[in-house]
Amino acid sequence: MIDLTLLKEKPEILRDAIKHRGADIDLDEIVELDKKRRALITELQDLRKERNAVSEKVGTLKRQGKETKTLMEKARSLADKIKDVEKKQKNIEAEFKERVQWLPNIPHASVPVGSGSEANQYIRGLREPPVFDFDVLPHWDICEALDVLDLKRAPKISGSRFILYKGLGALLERALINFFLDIHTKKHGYTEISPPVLNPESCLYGTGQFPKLEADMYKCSDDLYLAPTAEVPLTNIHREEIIAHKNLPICYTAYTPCFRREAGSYGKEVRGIKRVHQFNKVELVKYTTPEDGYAEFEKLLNDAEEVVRLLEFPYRIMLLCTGDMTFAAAKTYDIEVYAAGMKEWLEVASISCYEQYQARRANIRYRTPKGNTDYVYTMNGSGVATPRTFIALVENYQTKDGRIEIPEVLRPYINNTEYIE
RNA sequence: GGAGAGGUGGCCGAGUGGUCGAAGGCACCCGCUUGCUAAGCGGUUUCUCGCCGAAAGGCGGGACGGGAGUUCAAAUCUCCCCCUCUCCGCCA
Repeated sequence: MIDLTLLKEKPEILRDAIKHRGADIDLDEIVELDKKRRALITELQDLRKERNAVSEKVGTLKRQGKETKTLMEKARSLADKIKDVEKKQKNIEAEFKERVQWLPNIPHASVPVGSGSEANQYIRGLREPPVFDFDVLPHWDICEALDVLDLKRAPKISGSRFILYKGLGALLERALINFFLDIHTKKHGYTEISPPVLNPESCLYGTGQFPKLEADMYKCSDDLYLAPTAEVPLTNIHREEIIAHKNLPICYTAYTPCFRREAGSYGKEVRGIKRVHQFNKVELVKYTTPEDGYAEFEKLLNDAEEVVRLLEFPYRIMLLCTGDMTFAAAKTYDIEVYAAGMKEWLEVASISCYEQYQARRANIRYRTPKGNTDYVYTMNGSGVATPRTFIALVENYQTKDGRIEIPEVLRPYINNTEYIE
């Protein structure tokens, strides 16, 4: 949710944001609705004030045993009028809310303006993919040969685009997850959470998946949705709260499965496990003050980057342009790892700062040192997701003779295995 | 899933349909006082929305789990929903 006073005071800021993101939104209509709604609120308040005065008088007179009939009639007609205006106001308010929830966040000043990935900005890391001195294979070939993925039987259980890790493959995935969690909890100081991943619409609205991405969610009975990312439960932990200043920043990490329909993404990228409906991810979420927001955001990026660095993956960090960010984000970095076999850069982590956008939607505030309340900054990043780190590991650590070497840092998590062969 | 009890301010806890944003206590902060492993006295302290204002602030509306209703008037009465606790049932 954007700051609604902007509609009244600085609509041009919103107009630019909408344009730069390529959103199709008629801001003038929303500004008009806002005016109408404010006028109705003012009218309502005046009416209520009058009604209260009359009611109070009725009370006084009744206690004195005096006649109140005329006044009560007046009060009743006021009450009727109030109900009338209330109804109008509620309708306008609902329409306003519906429209305003589609307004995207305002991009941070450092974000390049552009419409597609070609406008994204290289920040650091490898500029050119690494070169191998033998013919590298894509992960599906290696993993089937080594019997660590069963790509044929997974669809039998759940349909296409589901993963079945097997044997050392399953253990390798578990090793990655444990490795990530250990780094973030022990080295970076995050508190580990194991949250429920069935969440109601209100949570998804809070983090900004709703209403725009509704079609990408798996909906269960009881109006619960399978979380597409642990960002949803983690960010909603402090919903409707006022957090003490001394408790900030709050840093959470969680390993959870993630569920995404991603309808319509079939076609080109079906091979292997790059794009699937269910995957595992270690997520990082922070709540901070606005002052510390961007410093904490850079630290968050470093925390995510640390795991791909420790795994010695070929990677680069990109700053997404205005048109490439999700609509709730003010600034987003992607960490991309090169997959030697697929010969492409894979997005293994997306690190986003939402500023106060999610906090307004989920009503997450903190007490300022002066004693006021203000919205916190929320931000999150993958830390990181497994199918793609699994791909990166397999494809970059494959050997000429068809084995997979296990990186040093991971060996303690996988019975000190040196090679999958 | 069945039966019962309950949800009030940062916490505990009162509250007869009108003078209750809410007694009392705790906590907190600010004064004062005494001096001593601390106490006493006084005062302050909810959130939100609208309007005016450059701001400081001012004026007003609303909020006692959430929503609907009855009434001139609802924390207080009625209905629906959610959550918590106790007992029973079921169960990895």
